[in-house]
Amino acid sequence: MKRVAESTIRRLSLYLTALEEIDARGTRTVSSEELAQLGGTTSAQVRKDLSVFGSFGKRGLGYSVAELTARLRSILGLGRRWRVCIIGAGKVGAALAQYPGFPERGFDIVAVYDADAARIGERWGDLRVRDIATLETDARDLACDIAVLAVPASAAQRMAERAVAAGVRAILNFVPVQLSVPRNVAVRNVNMAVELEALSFALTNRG
Amino acid sequence: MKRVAESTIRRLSLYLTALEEIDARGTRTVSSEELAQLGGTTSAQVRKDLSVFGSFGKRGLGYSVAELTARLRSILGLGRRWRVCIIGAGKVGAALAQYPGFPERGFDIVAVYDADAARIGERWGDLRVRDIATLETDARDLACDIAVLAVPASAAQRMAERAVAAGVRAILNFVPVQLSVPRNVAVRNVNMAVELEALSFALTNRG
DNA sequence: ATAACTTTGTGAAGAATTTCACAAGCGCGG
DNA sequence: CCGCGCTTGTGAAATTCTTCACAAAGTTAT
Repeated sequence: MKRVAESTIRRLSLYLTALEEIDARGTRTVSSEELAQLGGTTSAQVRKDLSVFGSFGKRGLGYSVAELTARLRSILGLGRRWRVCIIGAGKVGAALAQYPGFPERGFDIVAVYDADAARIGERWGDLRVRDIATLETDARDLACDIAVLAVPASAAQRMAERAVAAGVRAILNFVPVQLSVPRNVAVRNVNMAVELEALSFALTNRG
Repeated sequence: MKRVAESTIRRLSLYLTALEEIDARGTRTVSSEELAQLGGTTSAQVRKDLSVFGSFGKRGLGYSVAELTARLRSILGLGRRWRVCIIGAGKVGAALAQYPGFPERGFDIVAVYDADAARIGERWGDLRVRDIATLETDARDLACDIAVLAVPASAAQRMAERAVAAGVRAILNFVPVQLSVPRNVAVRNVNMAVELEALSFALTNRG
């Protein structure tokens, strides 16, 4: 399959959320135009995005909500549950560990790690904060697919490397540091400073 | 000034973070190549991004760390502090309210609102959770520039409209809903589902 | 002062993404 | 079964974004 643009994937995810919303109101069928409205884009863009993966609609009618939902879930790899570990049990790690959005969307948090002796052993719901020293040892049992990185900037690169060594193949990075990882490891950065500063720019140069 | 690409702004923010790092190690001068490495891009991209706003470097030498920092801060509108209110005092709102990254980067949280009587009045550090009913009344005194939206999906559009009515000109939206706001209001979406699903896609189609 | 290096700033080329626009397909009413 | 209205799927055009490549300008060593 030809390379799929990052932006296309992000939009597919938005369409999926929109479809759940549409399904909840009992609608059975949806047009690219409606999907575009809910996803914040244009109908041509919706059709183009979907066309990368095949042709799922009926001309004159639109898309079957149930079928398109199933197709998108399959494309995005959501037909299974993913195993996630959180590295860093500070404020951000704690908020993420409790966030119901993870399990709701198929991402199960199976472990939380920290280096701080004061935090190791703490009970978080049905999780217990583990010693980061056991990361590699645990790896076989836990088989984490994804690591969420929420540690101090100075430790980020080192922890990313250890996570990769422990078998993780994707990293959701909350630390404002550019990680360097093998090409077969996927990284997504969530950087609050970037978002805030983009708003600051917008306010300064328009508002 | 000609329209500046969103992606350029996001990179400028990354360069700024990189510059702070460089400054902390006592380096006085930096080349586009070094900045590119720390920002996860190429030297040509760095130079192109900066050239949109002028020419700040010295050929043969690079950029003065101090001067480029000052220029970027000025471009991004960080020469002042911004007033932020959080709408929605749930888990996400709570985590954001405590996040030291906000004040560190010039964004002061001046109010937190909720609709739930059980939460109204709670003390959060030196903040008190306010009744959302007072949002518009408070507006004059508080003069919030930015609203952080962290409410249930069903309330998001309504709360965004009320925030705008209360004078907010930018919204950082954590709710997975496409907000519809006047064109002069800036919106940035942070959507965890999109990030997770992008990783899921990457794991499914490469890994 | 000159030569050898280094690094910027920027047009131009190239690549990627989005938008346009319309033929083709499908359902419905008569 | 025919015609009308609606909506998809998709080449082609337009636009936007990134990379290339190099002249110009500054630094350093001698």
